[in-house]
Amino acid sequence: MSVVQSIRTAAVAAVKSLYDQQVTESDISINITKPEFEGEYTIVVFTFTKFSRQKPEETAQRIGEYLTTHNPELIARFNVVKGFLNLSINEAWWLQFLQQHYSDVNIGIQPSNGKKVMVEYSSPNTNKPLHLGHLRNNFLGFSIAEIMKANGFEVIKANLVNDRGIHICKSMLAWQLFAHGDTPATSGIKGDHLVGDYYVKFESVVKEQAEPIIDRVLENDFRDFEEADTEKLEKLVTALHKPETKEDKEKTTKIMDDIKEMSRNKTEIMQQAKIMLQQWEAGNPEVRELWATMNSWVYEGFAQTYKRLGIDFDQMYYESETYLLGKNLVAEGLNKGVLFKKEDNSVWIDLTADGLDQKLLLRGDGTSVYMTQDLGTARLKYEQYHMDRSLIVVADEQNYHFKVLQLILQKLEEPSAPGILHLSYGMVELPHGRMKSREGTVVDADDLIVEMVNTAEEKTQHAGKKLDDFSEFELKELYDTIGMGAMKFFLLRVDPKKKMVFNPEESIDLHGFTAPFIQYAYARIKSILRDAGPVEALEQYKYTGELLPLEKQLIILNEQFPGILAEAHRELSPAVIAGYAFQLAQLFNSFYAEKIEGVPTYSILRATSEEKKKLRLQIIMLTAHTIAQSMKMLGIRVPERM
RNA sequence: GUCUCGGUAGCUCAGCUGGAUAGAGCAACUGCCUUCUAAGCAGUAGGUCAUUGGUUCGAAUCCAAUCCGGGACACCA
Repeated sequence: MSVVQSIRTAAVAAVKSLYDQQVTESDISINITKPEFEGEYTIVVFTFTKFSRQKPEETAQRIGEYLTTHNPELIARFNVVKGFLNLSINEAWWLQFLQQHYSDVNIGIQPSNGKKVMVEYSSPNTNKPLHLGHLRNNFLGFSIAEIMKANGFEVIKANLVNDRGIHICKSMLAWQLFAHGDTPATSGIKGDHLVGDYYVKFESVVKEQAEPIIDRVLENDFRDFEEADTEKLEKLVTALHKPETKEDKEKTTKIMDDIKEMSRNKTEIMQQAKIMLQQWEAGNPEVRELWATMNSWVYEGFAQTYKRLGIDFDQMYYESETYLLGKNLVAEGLNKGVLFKKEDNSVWIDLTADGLDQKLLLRGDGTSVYMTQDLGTARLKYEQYHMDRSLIVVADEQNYHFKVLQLILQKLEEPSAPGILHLSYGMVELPHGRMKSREGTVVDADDLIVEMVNTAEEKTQHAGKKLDDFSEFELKELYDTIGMGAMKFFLLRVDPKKKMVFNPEESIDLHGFTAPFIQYAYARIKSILRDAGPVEALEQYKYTGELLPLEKQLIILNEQFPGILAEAHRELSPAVIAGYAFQLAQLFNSFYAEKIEGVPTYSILRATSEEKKKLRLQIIMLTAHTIAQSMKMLGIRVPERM
């Protein structure tokens, strides 16, 4: 049991005995004691004065006395400052923890809880390569999966690939029209990038073809449109010509966007893409073959990137195989009377009673929409795995979609409904706003990887490290470990719920609150342990003397790790672990470097006694294991040397 | 318009279900390599926690209003 947990239990008993008051453990407010006071943990007793009918100081005093009397093995001393009861934990308790865990390479890992959870993440489209936004998604998903595993869950990592739809046809069509049979093999371009290039090509052709249409619209010439659109366009154009105030500027932009969008839809190439989509749905062999070929190029590209990222999956889903599945649920929903049909045969659900809108689930022509396929996929996943929880890692711009999804599943009484959880994360933005593919500001994942690893190499060489005996392979691996680590850490150290800013002008830092900082602390420890060689009788060794401040603090911080893992799971936040790992590395570095009058305080191999040497070896071994475990939770490797 | 998320140091971010004098990193400035790895350590400087009210022993944290910013509200995915 953790120290904090033990204090809670003891405090509940104290309150019960002293004041005949039943409080729960969560009513006990425990903080880490501020460094200026003596003690490690502090109970805040203000809330107890309600029933103690004493001043906070007296209340704290009495509880303190009770705890030292009844739990001397846990609490050695206490002091009271106002309503704060500062507790000094018995050193024997810390030493006990150290001896039990210093060699535990699986520190913090919980035994199986018998529960199964699916984590769906990544979810790429097959019309363009992965970008920075995907990276946050991938790292988050992978890390959450690791954290869930460590907390006793059986985890299935799933990837739902968006491999069909109009956007896929766009790149296919552009390739057909402009590529002259180019392939990754003939062009030497990575498959996902090649396909992405033709997607971009498509968009530029649309833009080109839309220009004359837009010009005509602005001249009140609507020949490109049907009767139905004409009226709307007339209104838009009229609104555009109105004398505008400054506040109207935004509106003007929006009107222009509407006009552009309508015009884009009327371009020849867009019409062709729509036809291609229909052909795809109808199973046209030629279109299907082109589709299969181009997707296979993309998958090869993705596979490389995933491998580089250290990301993997247990279960792949493809929308081309799942997009029709929701139709059964819709049919059942109609029978149950949960859904209703409009005159045009389209199927809807009415969520107005829940404060939401009506939502379309099936088009009038019987084809399915995004929501329909997600309903179907939810059922498919559940039928395959019967998991207790199903996490879906998707950016927070889709919060509404997932809220509705879960609500609909509930109303359909799907057994999967209660377990579904949208792990919503904030988008990665650039200093001037979000990335926009049309403005070419998208940060490509493969580019960033190369850049990070190169930066790691440069900085390593520049730092003048002694790496002469590293082989070519070992060097490459080291740069990879550092560069990828820095990148992952950068994206994981921020609370997932919050949006974050990435500045492409400045390369990701390798100093301070970063992975290399933590990796460096680890490498330093490993270096000492190599120099130490085998140490006799460390296994049974239990130190009995006094602990110096940083020795004690390191043990205390290590002891918090299982609690941190639990918190990371509760909050679904790798950032909790990132912050903790940094704090631990920082503390170790202080421990490592502290000198008094030029003499190292905590010298390990040259400690003043054999006892201190063994104690400190145990402490740094414990620290190394905790750091390695923390970084593993983030999908980051730690080097033996750097 | 409705819903939703956010606003903490020059920049990027922590501050858990209210607790002690609001913390890190980067950038800036001082020191520290005859010492187990200086990708490090020690220190200085930098804040009206968007604003205004409220709740109470106590508010960056909870509530309300306002201001500013992001996102969502498609027969797109």
